[in-house]
Amino acid sequence: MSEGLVDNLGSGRGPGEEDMEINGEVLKPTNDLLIEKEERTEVGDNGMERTSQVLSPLEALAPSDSLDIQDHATSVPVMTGHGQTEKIPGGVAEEQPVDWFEPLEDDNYEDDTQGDAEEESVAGSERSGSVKRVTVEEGWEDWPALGKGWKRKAVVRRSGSSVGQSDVYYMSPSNERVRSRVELSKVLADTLDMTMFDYKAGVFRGVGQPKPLQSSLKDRGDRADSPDSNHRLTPLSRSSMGTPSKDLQHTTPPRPNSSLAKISSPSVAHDVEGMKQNATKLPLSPASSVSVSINGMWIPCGNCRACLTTEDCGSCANCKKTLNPDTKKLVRCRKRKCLCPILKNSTPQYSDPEDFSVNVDIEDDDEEKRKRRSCGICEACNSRTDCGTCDFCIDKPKFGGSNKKRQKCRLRQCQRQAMRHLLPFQLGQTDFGSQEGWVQLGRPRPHFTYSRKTTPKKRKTPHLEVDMEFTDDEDEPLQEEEDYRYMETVSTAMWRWHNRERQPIITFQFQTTGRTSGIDQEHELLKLLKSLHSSALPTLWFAIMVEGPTLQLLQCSKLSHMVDTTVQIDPSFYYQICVQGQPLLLTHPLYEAHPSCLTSVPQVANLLLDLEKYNVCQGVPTKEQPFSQAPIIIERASTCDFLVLKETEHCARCKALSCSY
DNA sequence: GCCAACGTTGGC
DNA sequence: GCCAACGTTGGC
Repeated sequence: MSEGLVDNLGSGRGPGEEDMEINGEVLKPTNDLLIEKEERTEVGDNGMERTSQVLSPLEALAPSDSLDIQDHATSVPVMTGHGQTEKIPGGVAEEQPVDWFEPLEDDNYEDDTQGDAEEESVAGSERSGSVKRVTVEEGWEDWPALGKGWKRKAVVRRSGSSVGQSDVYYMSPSNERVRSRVELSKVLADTLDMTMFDYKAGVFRGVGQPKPLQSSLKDRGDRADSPDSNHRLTPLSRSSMGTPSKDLQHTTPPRPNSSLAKISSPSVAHDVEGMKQNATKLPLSPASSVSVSINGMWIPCGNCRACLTTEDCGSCANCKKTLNPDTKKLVRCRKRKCLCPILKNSTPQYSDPEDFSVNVDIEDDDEEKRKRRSCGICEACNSRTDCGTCDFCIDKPKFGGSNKKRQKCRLRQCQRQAMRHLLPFQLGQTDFGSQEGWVQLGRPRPHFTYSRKTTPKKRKTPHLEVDMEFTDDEDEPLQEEEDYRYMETVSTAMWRWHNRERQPIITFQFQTTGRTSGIDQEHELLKLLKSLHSSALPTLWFAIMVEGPTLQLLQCSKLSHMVDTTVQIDPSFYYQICVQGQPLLLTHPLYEAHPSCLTSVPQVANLLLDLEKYNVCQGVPTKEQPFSQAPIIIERASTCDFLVLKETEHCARCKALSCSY
């Protein structure tokens, strides 16, 4: 704070003080001209201690759309309309006229801590000069600066390493959420020139329009926030205000009763960080607890018996939870949980309303958290390239998506740690094949999957399925769950295979459950693989070794009808034909026409040649409802042959099913 | 129980 | 400042 200003503070503008005239412009004593600022505590003439806020010159230039007084503390403008400081009487609050304190009508002044506790939502804690109209829900404010129907919300991060940081979101009239300037520019590209738009403050940095003082003052503040703000300050104003400080650069306009404004201040941000760091030093003192009172949180009152208890009981569930090394989350002893906590405007999304202790999740080991998400070892974790084709990629803005799913590319989901429904369909899509010739069982599957009517239980035993349906809808998770289960099995087998020196016995679990094979069988299987590689197989059929171990034959040509068909030979040389991931029924003529074991290249080649004579049964569409917009559902008979000779489209069973419609 | 939606936070 | 994406929530 400049010396000059400090000097000015003493002069004290008293009640009824005349309007200021600065460079011919009259400053009305309205809160529009007031700027929340540094707090001061002084002893008044009556001996009463009073808290006030004074404005620093630099801060007067700080971006502020509101330029409102905070609480009922007093602030005074000190800038002239041309950036010059002025000796201003009345720098200290002292029973100002009511019109200086317009917001006092809904006076919620308390001490600083209590004030925080009852402040309005952080969301929407900034505003333009227009009348604020906070929507009832979710803290969205109407934001006419962007046009009719636009809304804006500012949210302060409640936890994590970036606690206290604020994020600003906008919502278009069509409820399209915008998270960044880039997104906003895209949305408004055709309607507004966003080059001068201050995203964070939500205002256009317009120039050249004649404005009343308070507008020009406001604009000066706005400009101070812009990247080139410094050179816009007149030398006089800069010299009279001292060296520009970071205050000049803060991007969040203060506003009345704004916890955001408080959190944005270095001291309070420090408090928030300190709270996180010191959370283990429970109990929080009343002062410390309120210093981090962020909107929408349960906070301890600081005064009740529980709050005043300083030692953990050591025996309650929470104490035990804290002691449990597997439970990293720090929670307060139940006997020290506030008996009368203060609920702020809204409950934070992730807070536990039962847990008044900290309200900021304390993961004392972020590394642990990361490990839960990714092993960091698998190919998927180390992949940096999005496939651009999976549903999660397609959702991404960079691929033209609407950013609704916001998930990592499926091929980059950790093989071990990711949530099941996020896992890639198959191991091989993560390029496991690049290592030691290993690839996945099967191949990337077509997009249609089984409908919800097919329960996981049924799918476990596909041969026994009844009423199995086949659709082209997007029901991936069920299929993925099956894939996951299967993957767990093959992953284990794969590990054993890689460690076969120590784990000579491999149990192969698949359709031929129960059969075991020793190292000799595996060796024989590898010999067959080598033979197949050195032989001419039917066009574009290729043999690979996959987890199990299993020798898998697949058709590499997408033009072939057998593109979704594989032959899997286990170490005992029994084989299984799979179509789109589903095992062919053992009653299929193909099995009858070939030996039960494929032990030689000719046997394999013959089977593949035979396979090329087949098509995949197309299934039958369910009966369409007239004028229905619903997608057409393709069904298959429960005993569908899957593979039908090329001259036919449907197997007999599916054809019979179609006749029933 | 599943999953779309999205609030939120980490990282660059 | 912006994007990526984790993990919760609420609708179904």
